[in-house]
Amino acid sequence: MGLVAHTPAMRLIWITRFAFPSPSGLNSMRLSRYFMPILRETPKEAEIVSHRLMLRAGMIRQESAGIYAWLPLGLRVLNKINDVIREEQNRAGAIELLMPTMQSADLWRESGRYDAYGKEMLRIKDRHERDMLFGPTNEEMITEIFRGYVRSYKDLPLNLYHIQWKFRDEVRPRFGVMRSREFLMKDAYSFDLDAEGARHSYNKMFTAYLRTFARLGLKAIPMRADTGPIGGNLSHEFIILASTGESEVFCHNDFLSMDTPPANIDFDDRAVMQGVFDTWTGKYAATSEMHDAAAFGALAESDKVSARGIEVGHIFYFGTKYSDAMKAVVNGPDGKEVAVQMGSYGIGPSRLVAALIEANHDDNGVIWPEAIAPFRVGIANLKVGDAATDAACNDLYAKLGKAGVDVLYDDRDDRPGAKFATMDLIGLPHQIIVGPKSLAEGRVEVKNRRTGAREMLSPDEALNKLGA
RNA sequence: CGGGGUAUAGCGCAGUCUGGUAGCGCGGAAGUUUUGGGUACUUCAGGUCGUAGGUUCGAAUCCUGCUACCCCGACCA
Repeated sequence: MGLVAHTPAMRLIWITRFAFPSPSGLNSMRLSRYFMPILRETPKEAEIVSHRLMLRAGMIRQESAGIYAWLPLGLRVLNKINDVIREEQNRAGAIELLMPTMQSADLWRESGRYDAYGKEMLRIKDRHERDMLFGPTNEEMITEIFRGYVRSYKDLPLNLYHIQWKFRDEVRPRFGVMRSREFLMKDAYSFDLDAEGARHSYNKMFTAYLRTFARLGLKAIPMRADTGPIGGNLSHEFIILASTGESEVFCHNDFLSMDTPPANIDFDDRAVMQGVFDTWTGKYAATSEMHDAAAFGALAESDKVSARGIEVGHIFYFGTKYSDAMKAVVNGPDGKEVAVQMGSYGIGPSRLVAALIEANHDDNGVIWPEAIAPFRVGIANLKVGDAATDAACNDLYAKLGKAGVDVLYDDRDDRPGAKFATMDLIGLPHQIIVGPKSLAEGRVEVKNRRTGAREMLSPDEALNKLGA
């Protein structure tokens, strides 16, 4: 592709893009022009509520077992989750890059995991009969990148992450994107000179994870975990409590009321980070694999929480497991080569979409937390074609959009009941209901999806209330 | 990977036992009606019945192989 002259039109595109307040460039939409294939009936294969609602709301479409297309509404949520994750990763000092999905088998032969990983790894041959694979994780590749450039301890600490599709050929994918074969993962990898530094890196990610899940409106509890095929000796899973969770968890009641570390916490202060870690690991919390019935039994009855949970994040400190095998070494201050200390830190954004629905729904549909709603506001025009309601809705739509509020305007020529049902199903936090009767009295109805609270306001008051 | 099941219109299903050339509800299109919680009616469009082969005058239906998908269990972000 050759060079392209910068026309005035192109400049406008850039200005517009940077002018948008949302990092993903999301914006408003008219439902009549959108692609949101909602289903009135529940598809039979969907067993759990999040899967049912994602299919009904037109967020995903299954293409193969455990492989999903993300339709526009679902993609918006996924992108908003990614935005929150990015902000918190960046805040904690991690740096984003992007590695490919396809990897060479040779890399995995170096670490010894090509044979060890088993049938979950999708193995492919290219046209030259070279062994390739679709990455189930990226420890090998990031280590290869690291060793290609970093030679000195002065370049440490370093934490690199990406948000990329993974493939794990699960024996039995199920529950929609909760356990799919292809899934999106944010995976970060830390490199440090020594164990103390690595411990600090671990604590920083630990803190970033607490903040990330809290911002998504989730109460995530860190629990000591098995390290599995990643290896290592220190590992925590972040579990949110949900009745449809796949694993059984046990924890102290205090976790439900602990304060999330603030945004301005000093990530560079080792003592502060260790303090966060100590606070959040000081009480009993374990999944069933790591459960110590005696220790749990020693708690007061009122402190015991026994529930089901969904794993939404998993962090590992594994020392020199990969740096030894793959010779990722730096020169230390003493001039001697040492293998770097590593950790890896994963969050599954695609699973989080489902987990968020599990934690936020009612009989009528999804109830999105503000931070990740596909649109923050929905406008329902109850009588399309009526001059007054059309004008009022157009005005609300334009002004909210201008103020940077993501709006979905239901301008379809449809029954009011259908619009109410649609709005509730897709779960936008705020609904502005514009009907001819109340509009004749200068009022629109503003409904809060979560509380169900309804207010009759003037259009200006409604705009003001919703941040425009 | 063990066990069980399903495959017929975009979705949910009937028809298969007993072979005769495919039907219902929802959804879609056109229209009338209705207008604050999925309105009612009329008309229309849409299916080589998962796939390959076999039996038969004739196969969605009977037989054989294959594939895909789902569910239960053991494993995982």
